[in-house]
Amino acid sequence: MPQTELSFTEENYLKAIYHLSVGGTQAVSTNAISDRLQTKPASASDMVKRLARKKLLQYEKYQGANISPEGIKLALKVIRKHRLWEVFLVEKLNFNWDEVHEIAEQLEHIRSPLLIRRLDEFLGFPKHDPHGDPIPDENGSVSTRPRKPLSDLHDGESGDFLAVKDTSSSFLQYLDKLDIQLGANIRVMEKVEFDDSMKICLNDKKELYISAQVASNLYVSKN
Amino acid sequence: MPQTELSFTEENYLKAIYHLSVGGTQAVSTNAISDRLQTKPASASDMVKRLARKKLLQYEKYQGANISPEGIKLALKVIRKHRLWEVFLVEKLNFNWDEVHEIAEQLEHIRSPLLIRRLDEFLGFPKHDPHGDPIPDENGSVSTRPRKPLSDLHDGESGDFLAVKDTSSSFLQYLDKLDIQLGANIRVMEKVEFDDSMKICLNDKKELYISAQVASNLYVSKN
DNA sequence: ATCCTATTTTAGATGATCCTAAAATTATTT
DNA sequence: AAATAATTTTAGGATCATCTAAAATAGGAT
Ligand SMILES: [Mn+2]
Ligand SMILES: [Mn+2]
Ligand SMILES: [Mn+2]
Ligand SMILES: [Mn+2]
Repeated sequence: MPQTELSFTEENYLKAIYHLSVGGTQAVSTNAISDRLQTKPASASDMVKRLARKKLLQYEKYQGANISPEGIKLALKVIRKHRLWEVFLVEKLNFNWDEVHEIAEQLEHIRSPLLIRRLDEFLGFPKHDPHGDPIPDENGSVSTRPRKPLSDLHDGESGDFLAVKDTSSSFLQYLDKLDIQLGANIRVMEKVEFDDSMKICLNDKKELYISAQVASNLYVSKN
Repeated sequence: MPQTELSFTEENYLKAIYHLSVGGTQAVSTNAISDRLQTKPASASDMVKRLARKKLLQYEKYQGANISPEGIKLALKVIRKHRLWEVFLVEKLNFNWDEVHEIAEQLEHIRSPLLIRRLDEFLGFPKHDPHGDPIPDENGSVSTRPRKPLSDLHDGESGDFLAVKDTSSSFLQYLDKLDIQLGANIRVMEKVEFDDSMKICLNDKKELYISAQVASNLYVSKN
């Protein structure tokens, strides 16, 4: 029996815990959770207990939380909705990629399986959101494209710009200013030993310099 | 200074009170409110006090609530969103008119003025929702089309079907079955004295019988 | 092994929203 | 006008989500 529906807050915590889990191998600390959600550790502690009671994660005092398969399933449902709505906002309502996150944070909690199916169809079953992140399918499968930070490339190597790591408005707007768009081919012309900044070439046309920090926040395809 | 944003619950109460206000001349009772929202009178009593504190309505103990101009403005904002989303669901996502209300009840609370402006534009600035109800503009003006219940028409008179009064799924589905669609021209062929049922003609083509109850829930234009 | 510090949990409070049961008020009938 | 019925409010309590401050624990440094 699936328990009663999660509240918006529970969904937000679960999603945060999911995001903190992927990649990392150890349990997620309550501090990390409260940090991410802009709440206090005490609140995260309470919530983790609640989610554990609902079997969405394992939790032992002082040992952090481990999201369960059931928890992952629910988190991916919310993430699927978030990303589909982001596509809608950009593709259909002409929002810029730096404007959609806040609104999607709200829309991701709308409950209607049929709505999401129809939205998916309306959008042409997109595989990635405006930031290049994969959209989980109805069953919670996430397609992973092999990728690595641009900063890992060496002189002469190139890759396609697949996704951003940092999705902050300021970073996305800076990329706009530099005319660096998702899908562009990026070739490393020169990597500066001293500070890891690089000269890159976009689509074999436009050359520009970017800092190591920028480079580390751009994911490119592994060719 | 506009006070801090309303909660979903406050918005729902305010909208209910607005709907109960229009047409009626006297104050809205807490019983009527709790009835409409499927809560208890005690809860409505609490909420009415809260909304009065926020100047969204006048309220005197035992005397019911009167929504204020400020309250009306906020209620209409929510109603505008509700109806725009209903249009979106029907026009873009191919929902039937009987399926959209529940989902719009959720979507109406999404906060983003820009989103609503863009949605309005995307939909081509619709003037009415799928049930024929007018969509308030950004300033809260509601265009009213002169209309009356079909049951008020006499033999030989006709009008265009502008809106439904009852928006329940069962009524809307029944109209679908009878092939009675918004915009259709309806002519009264014969009104039965005995039970006020009538024989009508749709678009000068199809004749059928409808009960007085059905007729009283169809609004037609006053020619 | 002990101490110190950083992390984490608990205790206790608050506000929002809801409820049930009892009290107060208003409306209707005799 | 008094009695009765219906409506409405209050009292008191539950749950959720949050906080602050204090207590407990863990992990690293001496
Ligand atoms: Mn986002
Ligand atoms: Mn995204
Ligand atoms: Mn509706
Ligand atoms: Mn409607």
